[in-house]
Amino acid sequence: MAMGRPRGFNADEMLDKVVNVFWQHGYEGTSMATLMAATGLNKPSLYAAFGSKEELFRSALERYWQRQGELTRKHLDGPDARTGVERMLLALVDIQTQPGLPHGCLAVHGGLVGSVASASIRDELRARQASLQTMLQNRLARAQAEGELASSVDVADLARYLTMVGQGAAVQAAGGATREELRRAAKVAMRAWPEAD
Amino acid sequence: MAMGRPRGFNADEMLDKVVNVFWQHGYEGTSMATLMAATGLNKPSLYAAFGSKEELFRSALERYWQRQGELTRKHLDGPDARTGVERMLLALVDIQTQPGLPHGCLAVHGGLVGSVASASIRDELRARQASLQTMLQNRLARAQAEGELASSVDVADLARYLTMVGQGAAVQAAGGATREELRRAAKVAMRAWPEAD
DNA sequence: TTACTTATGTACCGATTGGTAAGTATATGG
DNA sequence: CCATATACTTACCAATCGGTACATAAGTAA
Repeated sequence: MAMGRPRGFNADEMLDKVVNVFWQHGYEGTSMATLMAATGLNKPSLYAAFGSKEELFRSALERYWQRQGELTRKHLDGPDARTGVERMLLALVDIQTQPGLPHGCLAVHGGLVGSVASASIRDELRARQASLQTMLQNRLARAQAEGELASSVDVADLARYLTMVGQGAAVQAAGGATREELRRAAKVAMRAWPEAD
Repeated sequence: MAMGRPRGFNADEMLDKVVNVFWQHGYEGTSMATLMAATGLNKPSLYAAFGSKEELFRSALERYWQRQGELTRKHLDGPDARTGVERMLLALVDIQTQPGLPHGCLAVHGGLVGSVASASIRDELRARQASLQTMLQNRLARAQAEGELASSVDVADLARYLTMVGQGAAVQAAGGATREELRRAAKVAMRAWPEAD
C-alpha cells in the first residue's frame, strides 16, 4: 500500500494557534483568511486536516476546555470547599490574564452574541459554562453534606454567584484589567462566602 | 423653497428597533439585511437617516446607554452607598432580564471579541463600561469620606468587584438565567460589602 | 400646474465570506 | 522505476457583506 505524501505541519501545533485566534476574536470574528495567516497553512490544508470552520472551532474549543479545565477543576478537591473555590477563582483569573495569550475566556467570549447562523456554537459555549456551574454546585452540596456549609445556604444561588464572578472576571480581563487587579477582586468576591454558623 | 417628500417612518421608533437587534446579536452579528427586516426599511432609507452601519450602531448605543443609564445611575444617590449600590445592581439585573427585550447588556456583549475591523467599536463599548466603574468608584470614595466605608477599604478594588458582578450578570442573563435567579445572586454579591468597623 | 426637493425602490458595485475542483508535488510500497 | 495515495497550490465558486447610483414617487412653494 502506498502511504501518500506526509503533511508538512504538525496538526496539534496548528490547533494551538487556532485556539488563540478564536480565543481573541471569537467564532464569527475569525475568518478563514485570519486562520490561514495565523497558521501559515492554506485553505485546503486546513479543511483537509480539521473539516469545516465550525468543526475546527469545536476542536479548538475542546482543546481549550481540556487544557484550562485541568488548571481549574483540580482546585475543587482542596482541603475544604472554601479554599478550593478561592483557589479555583484565582486560577481562573490567571488563565484569563496569561501573558502572551488572549485575555478573557474563550467560552464566555463567544457565548453572548452572534448572527442566527452561529446559534449552535453559542449554545455549546453556554452549555460548557453551565457544566462548570453545575460542577461548582456539586462541590458546594458536598460541603454542605459534610457540614462545612450551613444547611440554610442555597448552594444553587452560591454556585451561580461564583460562576457569575468568573464570567465577570473574563469580561474584565478582555477589557484590559490586570492579573493583580482581578486577583484582588476575586478576594473581595470571596467575602460573600457564607459564615460558618 | 420646496420642502421635499417627507419620510414615511419615525426615525426614533426605528432606532429603538435597531437597538434591540444590536442588543441581541452584537455589532458584527448584525447585518444590514437583518436591520432592514427588523425595521421594514430598505437600505437607502437606513443610510439616509442614520449614516453608515457604524454610525447607526453608535446612535443605537447612545440611545441604549441613556435609557438604561437613567434606570441605574439614579440609585447611586440613595440614602447610603450600600443600599444605593444594591439597588443599582438589582436595577441592572432587571434591565438585563426584561421580558420582550434581549437579555444581557449591549455594552458587555459587543465589548469582548470581534474582527480587527471593529476594534474601535469594542474600544468604545469598553470605555462605557469603564465609565460606569469610575462612577461607582467615585460614589464609594464619597461614602468613604463620609465615614460610611472604613478608610481601610480599597474603593478601586470594591468598584472593580461590583462592576465585575454586573458584567457577570450580563453573561448569565444572556445565557438564560432568570430575573429571580440573578436577583438572588446579586444579594449574595452584596455580602462582600465591607463590614462597618 | 410647474419647479424643486427629498424619500423610496430597484438594481447594482467591489470586497469578502466559507468552501471546493483540479492540477501538481512528494512521499511510500511493490 | 513504477504505481498509488496523500498533501499542497492555484484558481475558482455562489452567497453575502457594507454601501451606492439612478430612476421614480410624493410632498411643498411658487
